[in-house]
Amino acid sequence: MKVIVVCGPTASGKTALSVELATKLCGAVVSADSMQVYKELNIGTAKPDESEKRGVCHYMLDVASVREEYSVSRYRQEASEYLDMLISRGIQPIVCGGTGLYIDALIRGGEFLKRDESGAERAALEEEWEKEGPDAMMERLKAIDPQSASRLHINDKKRIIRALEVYNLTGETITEHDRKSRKAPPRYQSVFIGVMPKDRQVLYDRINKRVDVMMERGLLNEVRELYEKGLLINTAAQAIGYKELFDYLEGRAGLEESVELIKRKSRNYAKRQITWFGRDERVFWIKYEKDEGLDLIIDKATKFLSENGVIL
RNA sequence: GCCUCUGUAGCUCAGUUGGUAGAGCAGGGGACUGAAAAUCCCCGUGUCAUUGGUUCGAUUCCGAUCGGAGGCA
Repeated sequence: MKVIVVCGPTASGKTALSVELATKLCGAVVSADSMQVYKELNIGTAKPDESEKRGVCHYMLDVASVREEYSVSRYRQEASEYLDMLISRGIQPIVCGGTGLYIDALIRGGEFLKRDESGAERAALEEEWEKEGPDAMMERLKAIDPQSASRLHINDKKRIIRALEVYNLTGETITEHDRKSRKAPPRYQSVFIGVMPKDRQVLYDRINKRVDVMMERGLLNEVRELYEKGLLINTAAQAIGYKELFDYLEGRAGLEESVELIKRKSRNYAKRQITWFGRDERVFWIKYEKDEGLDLIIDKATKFLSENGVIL
């Protein structure tokens, strides 16, 4: 059974399309969203509510607390289990989400490296980075893995540290690991459908409008509650719509200003998603007109699916 | 009505002791393999408000006009 993947930038209509397809195919949705995994994050992540789900089973929503560290590795582990379960029962899985890295981790092959659960190695490297500076760290990387050293920019602290971390932990360079990983066959047979408006401005208008709707639905209260409990830490603290309103709650920014910032950050994010999915040759794109209805989009999607071995 | 300040990239503003200009943000493009809604890289020609004058040469100096802000009556 082929897994259907619905991807695209934020606010492009992925949720509506995946629910519609799930209904048609008697399937279930597996979310691939790095922020909707947190049960305390709802309005700001545009997590589908019961009415939007329309009775379709959704997995990988609300699987973690904002208090926890969550990351790709856990996602891959947990989402795989649901995917396997659905496939074994003959239920059509529809992976739906905008986090490209999570989708790739789930679908693409290759072994994941053993995790340094303590995070001690990374912490040590970060400390060394502070003490010795970027150039020294880059020199070290050059000595063990010249390829990734030349590939990475001197300011790309995260990836330089990650490359050193992988080598220190496993004795294998990240270049070597990636090379092997890329050769591995995919873990699931899949078809990719990307959705987004043809006109960039239409997408941006949708994003802006959606942020206004989030505010009307009480995003500020949701954020205030988390703020008062002092909960937003770790990965969840990076969520757009939350960190900006923290600035407002702490008096560093006006409300209107913060809302505008949420819109801007969301637009920037959408553009990065377009770049990510845009280079993915697996994606069949449905780029719709401003006034194009969901019906037409679904028609295009089902036509593509029937032509590509997904039984309808 | 008078006085002062101000008008430069979509926005906020630098700057040119007179030789036609540059940052941040926006915007565009790209990267991304266990932090990813994160992180990182690349991309800046615009009647320097309009119009006269001085000058070899004005966005820069002077005048007028038209916007904008503040002050005095």
